[in-house]
Amino acid sequence: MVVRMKDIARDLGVSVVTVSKVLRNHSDISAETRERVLKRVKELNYRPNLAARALVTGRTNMVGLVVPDLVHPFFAEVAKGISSVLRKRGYGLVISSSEEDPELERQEIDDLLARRMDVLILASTQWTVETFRRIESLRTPYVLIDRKFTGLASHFVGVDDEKVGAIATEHLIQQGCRRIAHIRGRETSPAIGRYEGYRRALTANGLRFDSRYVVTGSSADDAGELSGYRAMQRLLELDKRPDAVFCFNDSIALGAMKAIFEAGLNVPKQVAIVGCGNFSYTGLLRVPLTTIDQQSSAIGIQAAKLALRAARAKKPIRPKEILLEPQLVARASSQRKET
Amino acid sequence: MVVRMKDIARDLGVSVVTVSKVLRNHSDISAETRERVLKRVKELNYRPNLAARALVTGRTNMVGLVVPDLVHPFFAEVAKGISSVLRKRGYGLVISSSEEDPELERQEIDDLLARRMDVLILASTQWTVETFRRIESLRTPYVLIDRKFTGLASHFVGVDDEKVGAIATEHLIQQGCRRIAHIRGRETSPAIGRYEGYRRALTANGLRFDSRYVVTGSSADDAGELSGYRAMQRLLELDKRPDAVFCFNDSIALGAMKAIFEAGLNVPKQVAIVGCGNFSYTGLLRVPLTTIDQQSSAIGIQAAKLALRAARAKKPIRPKEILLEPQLVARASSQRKET
DNA sequence: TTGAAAGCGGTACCAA
DNA sequence: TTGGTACCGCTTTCAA
Repeated sequence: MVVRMKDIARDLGVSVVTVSKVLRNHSDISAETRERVLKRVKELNYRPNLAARALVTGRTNMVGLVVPDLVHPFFAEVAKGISSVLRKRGYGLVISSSEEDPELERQEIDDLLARRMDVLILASTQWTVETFRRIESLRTPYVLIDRKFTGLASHFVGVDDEKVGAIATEHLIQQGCRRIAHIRGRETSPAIGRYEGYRRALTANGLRFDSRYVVTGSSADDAGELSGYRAMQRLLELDKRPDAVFCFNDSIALGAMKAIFEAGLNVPKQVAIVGCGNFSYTGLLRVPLTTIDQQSSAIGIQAAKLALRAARAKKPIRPKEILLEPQLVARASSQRKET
Repeated sequence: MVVRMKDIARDLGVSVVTVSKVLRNHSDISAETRERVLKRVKELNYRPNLAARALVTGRTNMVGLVVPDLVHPFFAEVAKGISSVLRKRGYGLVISSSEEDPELERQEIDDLLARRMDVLILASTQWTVETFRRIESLRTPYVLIDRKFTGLASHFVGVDDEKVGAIATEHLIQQGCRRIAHIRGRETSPAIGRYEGYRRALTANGLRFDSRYVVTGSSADDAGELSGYRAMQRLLELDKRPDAVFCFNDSIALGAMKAIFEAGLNVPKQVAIVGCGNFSYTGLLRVPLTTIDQQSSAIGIQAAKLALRAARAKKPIRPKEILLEPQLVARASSQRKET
């Protein structure tokens, strides 16, 4: 059956306190006693019941993660990054998926709080900050990733979205494109940031911003391809058809590319495309997709480190914002000049 | 601060036992008392401490999942399927990734056992059954997915791999292919099963099995593409070059396709390809990939249901094996006949 | 250096 | 219908 501390204590004729101290490397134990205890622990393959420990220490050594979609490559990579850090530090990871549903997300967060996670990492789909206030009132630290909220002083780890937009757009300008369209995402911070970066880059390079060249797609992954397809169709109907398009993410870019092919146009000669996310398959397409790498794995790693710092601190630590540098991954879909 | 049962009991002048009973829907509580308790619970937004409950009941209401790679679309979808079932039944999901490393996997399993998961779901990379014996000795039920082990009477949920191989091969035969090669995976049960199915289909259709047409690739995802590429190069060098290839998974198929293109050959006219996994992007390739859908989501759902049954049973339930039916997803990479 | 006692926040059992 | 008491397996405190 399951071995408990008291079994070891009884076997050795010492108290449970002694065993407990040995297991946590307390100094006030004689070398000899320590030896004996460790030997027996190994023999019986004893592992302390972490649920019991959690109850008395008030710390579960578990981190809760909520993402909108586990299958989305971005969140999957973030989760993997988090997992790699937690493993090394002896923390467990409880994952739940909100399916992009704010109400479901609230329930998941409630559940994680009831399970007394030491800290939460959230890629949130909330519209308001109410839920975060709830978390704060329970004194549970949390780290937001990917999407941030104005007016909320919280930890945040993400890519610098304005730079994402700027890099993508400037790259297209350098390739000689002049009528650059943008298929943006809905009102989340990444969508807004990338859009701002796009505008900034246009004006900084003496190009006119034209709102007809901006269409809103869906940022959800499955829907992304279809909405990118439709959005691109609309853009291609314009009087002066765009000669390039920067898409909010790679899924949208795939749909857009499909629409361009169907219109009988060439990528990149007639329409150049840049996506965002650097999903693993984007290099294998009919025309490999130029994209902006958003450092998914690094986001996970940084978020996990920050989360553990917050979890271990006696007092709440000052909100920290970590912005990672996006990276251009130039492929065929935007290469108009021989290099 | 955090609300406890005793706070509610004090406020209402009842005992904690009464509160506890109300929360678990015990029948022996007057309607009036129940009302009062529930009202206060709602007011204070009380949620029971599940760590404490776990300690006394011996059940954590958590399921542990170990997969080789979270980013792999197959395992991501399995995880999502599991998650959807657990959420409905009030269970939490602790996920860890073994990175295809058997030793790391053992540690992760140990950790999950120390955290007293009610049941484990494992896509295991172990070579021996030793670890499973350990789990059994602790009386923790577990469900294997994807990879099974001979000589181990355990629960298992996966696709019927022999059928996978047979369906893929028969499809190629129907398309008129006669020299069908196979890039197989390493010695895991899915690799062996698909290989057996491939052989069976060949002989059942009067085709000769030729071991020169079988090459072993790596089943790991990242490595998959490269190893598929190399394996295909070798196959193309054969005297009588194959006119079709069935690949262990879609990653390998991508690499193989690349090698075929580089050799200046046409897919599917000169070499037809079938993969396995139906990864989300396989329909978007230069030549959309025919593949065998291995029911990832259904595997997760079935595994979760079985796991919960096992977790709730008083006594170990008899090992159950659930084999799901693979499905052919025919796309351009194998279409040689007009239909 | 060691251990007795108290208690973490709940649940089970049984008596009132 | 209600609640006192013991206890789940561990840690903390403090006295020996």
